[in-house]
Amino acid sequence: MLEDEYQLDFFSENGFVRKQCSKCGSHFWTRDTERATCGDAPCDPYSFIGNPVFKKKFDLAEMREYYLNFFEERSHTRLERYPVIARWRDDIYLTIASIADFQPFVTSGEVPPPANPLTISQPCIRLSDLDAVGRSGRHLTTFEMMAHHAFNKQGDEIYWKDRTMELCDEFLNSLGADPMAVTYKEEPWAGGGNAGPCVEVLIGGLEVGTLVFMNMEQSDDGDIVIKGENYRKMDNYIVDTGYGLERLVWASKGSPTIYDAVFPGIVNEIMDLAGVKHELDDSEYANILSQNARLAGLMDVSEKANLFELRKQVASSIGTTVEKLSSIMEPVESVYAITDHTRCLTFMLADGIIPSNVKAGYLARLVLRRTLRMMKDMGITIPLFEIVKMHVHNLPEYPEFQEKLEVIEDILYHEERKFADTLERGKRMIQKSAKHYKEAGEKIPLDTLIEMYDSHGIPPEISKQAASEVGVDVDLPDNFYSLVADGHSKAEKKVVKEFSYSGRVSKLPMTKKLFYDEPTRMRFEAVVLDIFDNHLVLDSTLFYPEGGGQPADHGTVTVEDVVHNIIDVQVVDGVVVHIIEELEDELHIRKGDMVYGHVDEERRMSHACHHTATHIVNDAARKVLGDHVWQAGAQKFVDKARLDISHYKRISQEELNQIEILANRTVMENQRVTAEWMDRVEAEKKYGFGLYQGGVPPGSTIRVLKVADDIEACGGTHCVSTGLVGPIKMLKTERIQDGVERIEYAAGLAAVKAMQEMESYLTQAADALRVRPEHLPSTIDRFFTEWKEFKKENQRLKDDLAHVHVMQMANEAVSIGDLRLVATMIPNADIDELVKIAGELTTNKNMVVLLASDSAGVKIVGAAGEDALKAGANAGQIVREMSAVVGGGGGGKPAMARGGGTDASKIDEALEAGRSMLEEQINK
RNA sequence: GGGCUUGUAGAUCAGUUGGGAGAUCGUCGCCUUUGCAAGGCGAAGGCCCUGGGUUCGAAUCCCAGCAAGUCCA
Repeated sequence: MLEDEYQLDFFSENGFVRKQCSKCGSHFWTRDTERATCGDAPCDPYSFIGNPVFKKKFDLAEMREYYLNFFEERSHTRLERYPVIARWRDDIYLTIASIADFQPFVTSGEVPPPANPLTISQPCIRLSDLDAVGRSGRHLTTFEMMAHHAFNKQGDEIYWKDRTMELCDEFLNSLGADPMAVTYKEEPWAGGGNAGPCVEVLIGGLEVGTLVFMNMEQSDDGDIVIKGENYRKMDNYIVDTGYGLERLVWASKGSPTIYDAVFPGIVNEIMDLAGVKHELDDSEYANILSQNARLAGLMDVSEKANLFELRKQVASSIGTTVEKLSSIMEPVESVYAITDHTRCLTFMLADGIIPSNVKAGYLARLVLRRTLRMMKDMGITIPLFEIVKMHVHNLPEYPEFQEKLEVIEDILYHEERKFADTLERGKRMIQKSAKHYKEAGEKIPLDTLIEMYDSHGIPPEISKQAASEVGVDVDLPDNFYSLVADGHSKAEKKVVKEFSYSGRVSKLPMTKKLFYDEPTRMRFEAVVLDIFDNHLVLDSTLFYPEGGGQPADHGTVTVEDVVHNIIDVQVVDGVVVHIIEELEDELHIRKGDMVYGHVDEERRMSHACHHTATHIVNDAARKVLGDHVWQAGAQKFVDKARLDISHYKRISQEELNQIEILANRTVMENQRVTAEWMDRVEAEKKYGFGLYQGGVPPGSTIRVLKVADDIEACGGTHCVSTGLVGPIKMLKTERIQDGVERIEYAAGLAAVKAMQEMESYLTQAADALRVRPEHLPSTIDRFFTEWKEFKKENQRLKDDLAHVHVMQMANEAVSIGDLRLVATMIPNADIDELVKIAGELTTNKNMVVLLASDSAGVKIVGAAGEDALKAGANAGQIVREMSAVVGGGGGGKPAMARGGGTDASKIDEALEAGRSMLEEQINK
């Protein structure tokens, strides 16, 4: 398919031959003319275990430094790592590869790379093979992808395939690898909208690197088909390499598993805590692990069936039973997984991911709860944080982790408690329903288990265990999780709002935005470049188009004394489009006309106040709550603004007060607000990714805005100094997701109005109670207490009253057959009173009571004593009949029923109807 | 972004088709025993999350909101 792409001078000049693998049919390049297989699993098993492929053992820090230094010496610029949470992207949550750092703007050519060529060791997180971690011996959730990248453009090439291969080969040779043992396998690559030829670097059966030559992009009219998608060649072409740091370390040590190579100290500590003997010096034990890893390298062990197959093969190769092997392997695998997962959490939390039930936070919680479950199974009782702390101490190359320890501890403490609560709750729920099914002599149905997991987060294993404690059996199918997934309908509709005039607009020059340079000017002149429907494009404008959470300016444009209202302003590819209230037919605007624009100043200033206030509040929140606070969204209005921030618990009133005070202090310091257009790469270097709190702007230059200590990329309009913001009043906080808090506040005049409004609530409330506002809390408390007391008193009085009525009415009863009937109206009695009277009267077993009252229409209560019921009396039916007479409805049980209606004049008629119905009933 | 679940006494929860607000634990009082644990009897403790709607009548049904839990992308 891409065969020609691999015909490189490098191969021919260095004695490589192209061969086809006798097992998988892939093509590969080797120096070894005898070689028949490609060198990749499963065609070649691991041969490096117990037999390191390099001349020296490396640990993580050593190998990382060796690699980066190697490429630095070969004219690459070393880059600092990017966070594991991909803040600069909105299409992925986690950084999954080194190239992800440079997508989309650098790879597309829109933004120049920070250095070229460059080298980096990028921590990456991939959760796709979660089940295999610990079991396969090679899977990790977190790994560092070491890379060298070169970004080439037509006519400006840094280097391409030959040099890349050369560097790779030289690198491996410098480590002392046997050149004859290295193979380069051809493999087309596609991902993230790009594609290109790719070479896998294999040694000892292990893939240690992938060299991608990205030169295509996805395009419907492209003529190259890869994996079913169409691609076309790009103008720019990129060297995208990835070397697995952990795998290189593993290959250098030849230990049984990658875990023993990467973090042996922590593995051992956790083995001790779990009471697992982990003696790699014991050759028999080491052999089991080695065999396991070797064979696991050949299959996907995340499938249960495959795992069993693996156990079978390993067991037979070392001469033991599957059960015996499983009992040895399972605890070890759990410890490996715990060690790996906690390292993953260390990176996630230190880089600012807040566990949540949505987005990246959910992924953190997923890993966290998985880990806690395994720790519980293994009887490891120390707090999760203790293990994370081990990782932090083990990774001195990441000094930034040290600073985050305190917050991480707090987050983990909260999460552990939360999970414990969930499990506790779940256990009660499952046991309750287990008891129910036990009585019915049934098993707990699958639906219940699915609901337990899907709605309440109780893993089926825990449900099963909890149920068995009550003595109820549970059938747990292997494909449980896919059954859960089936329950989720996959109806997903995405409505992409596309600007319908983008074709027409794209032909126009970018609009000069005057509002940046002259934020206080509101009047301007401009020339009409285009007008269609009610859309107006000018050569320059003072109108701010909607963006960055700031709504569009409103105002007017005047042409030859005719005034038109501007009701919306949007920006499309740098062209500002003004939307006019009237339609084109009625407009007297032509291309080339000179127009006078006037921006609604009050609206603009209010937006500016709220925008600047947002930066101030964001900064204050970070100072009060901690560095983990990150903007998750913001919106400004005329009368208020809101800011969403990541935070792992609710913001308390005291914290909110503190934020308010800090924010207003910043206002009073009256600091200048400055904006500066900066080279994107330079700005990132200087200020870090904190710049992108409000979102990632496109383009190679970005507008860096400084408001006091807050520095962000921002395209909004602002007050020129913090003092002009005026007062900032916090209005409320809201939890919009687990881990995301919304703060609402008003600034400037809007804040004054908000305070006046709140004050009016206070005075109104105080007036109503005839007290001074400061006495409101105690007065309300008193009123509420009294109200409760009166309610109870009222209840008691009704009881007494009912009792009095009962004494009288029992005597008034008339005999109907063997029964006695009381049928009467009690003026003004409410339904509760009637019920009480009726209830008490029917303690006489042969009594039937029919009561009516004229309070709020008509209320009717009927009741029958025990013997009356036996005789056939049915209060429910009688009351239904009676209620119909008074124009309403009613019903209840034979012994007690209620009803009512609207027509009080027919009460006597209803009572008579009830009486005759009773007679009918007992005569049957 | 989508789905599901839940808000009732201090705590944990019941509450059948809409028709007398309940249990257990805890609290308080008395009794028994008095070393404690407990046991017996009794009592207090409810804006049934909030606001609308349907109905003669809503803890229960509908809508909206607030709060919480959870799964998935």
